[in-house]
Amino acid sequence: MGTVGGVEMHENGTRPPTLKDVAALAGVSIATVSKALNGREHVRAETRTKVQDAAEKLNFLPNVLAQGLLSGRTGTVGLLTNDLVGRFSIPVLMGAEDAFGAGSTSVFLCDARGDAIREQHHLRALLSRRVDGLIVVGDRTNPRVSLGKDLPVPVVYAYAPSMDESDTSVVSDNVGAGRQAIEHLVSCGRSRIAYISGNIDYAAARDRAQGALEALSGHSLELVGGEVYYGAWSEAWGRGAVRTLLARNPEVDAIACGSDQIARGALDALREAGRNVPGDVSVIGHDNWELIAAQGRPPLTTIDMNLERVGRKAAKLLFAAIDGKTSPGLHNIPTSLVTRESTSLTH
Amino acid sequence: MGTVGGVEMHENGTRPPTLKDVAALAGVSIATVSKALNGREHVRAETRTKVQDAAEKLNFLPNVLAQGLLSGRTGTVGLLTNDLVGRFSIPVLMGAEDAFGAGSTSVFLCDARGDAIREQHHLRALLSRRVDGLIVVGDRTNPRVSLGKDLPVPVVYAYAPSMDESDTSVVSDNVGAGRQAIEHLVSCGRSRIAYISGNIDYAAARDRAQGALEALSGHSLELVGGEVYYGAWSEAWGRGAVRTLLARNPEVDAIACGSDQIARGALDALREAGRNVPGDVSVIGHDNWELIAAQGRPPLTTIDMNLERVGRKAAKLLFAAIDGKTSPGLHNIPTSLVTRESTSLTH
DNA sequence: GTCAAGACCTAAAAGGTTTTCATGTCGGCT
DNA sequence: AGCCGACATGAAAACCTTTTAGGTCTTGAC
Repeated sequence: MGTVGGVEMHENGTRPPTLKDVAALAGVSIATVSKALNGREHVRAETRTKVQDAAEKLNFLPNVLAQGLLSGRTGTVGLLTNDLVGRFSIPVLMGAEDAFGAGSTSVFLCDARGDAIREQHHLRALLSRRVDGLIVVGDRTNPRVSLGKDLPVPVVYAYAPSMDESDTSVVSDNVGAGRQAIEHLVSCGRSRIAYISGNIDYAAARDRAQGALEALSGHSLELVGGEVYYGAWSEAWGRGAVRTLLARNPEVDAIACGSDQIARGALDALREAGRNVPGDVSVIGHDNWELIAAQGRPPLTTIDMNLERVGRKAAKLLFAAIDGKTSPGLHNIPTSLVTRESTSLTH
Repeated sequence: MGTVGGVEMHENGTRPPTLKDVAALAGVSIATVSKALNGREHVRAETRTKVQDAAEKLNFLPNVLAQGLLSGRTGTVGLLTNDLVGRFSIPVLMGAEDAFGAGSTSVFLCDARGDAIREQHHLRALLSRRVDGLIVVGDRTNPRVSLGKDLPVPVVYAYAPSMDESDTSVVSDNVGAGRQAIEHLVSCGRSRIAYISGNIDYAAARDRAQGALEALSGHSLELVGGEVYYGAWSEAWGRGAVRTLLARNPEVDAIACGSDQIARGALDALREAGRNVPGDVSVIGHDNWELIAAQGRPPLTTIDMNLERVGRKAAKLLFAAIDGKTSPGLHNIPTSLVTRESTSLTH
């Protein structure tokens, strides 16, 4: 480190050590170093030790680029997301990183921000870097347009499935989640159940509601209010919808909500209307957004989408595909009930 | 794609096209193809077109690994985070991706999850991949242990500064943020101001409180309640603290909170105590956590930490360092006031 | 018809690693 | 003593791109 005009220079002359440097220090050939460090046979134990010492002293790390050039595998995967700030792509990303992290795969992260042009740009960059495969994470559960069939590497779609059913997609089972919510409310002894959901443009809203309706009819029950209340993914909508609901259908004894945020609003409106939760009314949400659900008054029972599992599954499927074994189609990850105080067994 | 036992095989025999393939198709030498595609001179226009057509037809993309092997630059940067699910590393990461995205740099994402072993593991992996530089993102603003001086590439610490002051760090100006909050409350005509913060183990809590105290003494004011109320980063703590505060110091006319979550709890407790916000009491938070702040009742005035700017700045500093110009020390990013309804000019 | 000067193109080397094959050494056996 | 085989080591090719130096061909002028 030299200092130039108050600005420190980063040492640039020093290139990282190579096999050649290690070979020179150990007094053997390059080939021997390679074999010694990679645990190959036909190296005398004494020589191996000598080489390892030299490598250690030089802080040698093999150049994975050169390895990849030779082997055709880079040990690298592209993660193309569309909503990095969003709540949903992050856990998927975590799960994927998790599954890869164990091995020797590194992840390139790219955020297209919903812009098709940017997505193409990133796609080209990733292919130039010779990634072994791609995971595409959507920002909604709505099916998204496929990247196409003519890519030189396998692709797995996570959270948002591909519209092309012959692609490999991994998603949370939203229909099952809706069923699960209703089953839980019923098992708590509730029968006069209303459903408040979010923006109807979201497949997640429709799928969850569909599952709920299936479960209700399985118990020969009908929805209080006659239909699903679609609105927005906000607390304000949850509060407003509950006020309307209480005015029209005061007999309601349970409310299933399309998201934890909506449920949170519902909890507030119920409390302010003098209804006790879970005594008078049970409330259940969706997503298990820890921060919303756990801070509710009372804490909110909800359905966890197991997004990290989605990510892990996507990573595993991608690995398999890289090894030549693809499993096209839609892979559903089951959801989990997380019980907190907003529902309780009243039997 | 062939089908084997119900499992589709990914075409593996096909290696991506190389310069050689393009050269063969265009009927020229490899060198000519390289020059033609890279806009170098000494290529006839006609030849260039011929080559470009061939490259297009083969879907040729240059192998960046081979380029990097030659140039010593990989156009690759490592992003080592410690809290992927956390609220704070993501915007930093976004800003960095933003700054890089324009150029031709790709980002390797690694999450160490606060585990030093895992961090070392990822560090080795990144260095093996010959990244040109590293950004280290913390999960708290508390200073973190340095990666050390003997790395072959420059490092920039973001959000959490390095303990070693000769490292390059970029952080939000938390002290300034605390000042800014108080200045705003004062400019709203408030003078009986209380401060409720989070866990005192967090540097962010202490720094913000310090700034607040500085600003107060600048106006010859004292804190209502006599001291900063430290507690937890939760709504519940915000509610509890406000109840205590109202009991002991009913004259309070403004509450500054260490986070939006605490402020959210404060809002609820104030409303339930019959105090009007912002009529009787002004409330201000920290972080501009959109989802908490905007959904407050009323929506919450808060201080934005400009984390994306932190990320962008970190990326720019890293670029400069890669080019040999490092700027050691702590770089403070100013924060921004975001006014919503929970404070209002009462003059 | 010859020569010089350009213009265009190609051969070859470099970058770091792995792998194959050839070379070299040594002990043991006949 | 002479040979064989086992074993350790080294030289070189391959992966893909860029760059340098040199080679070929055209063109215009004499």
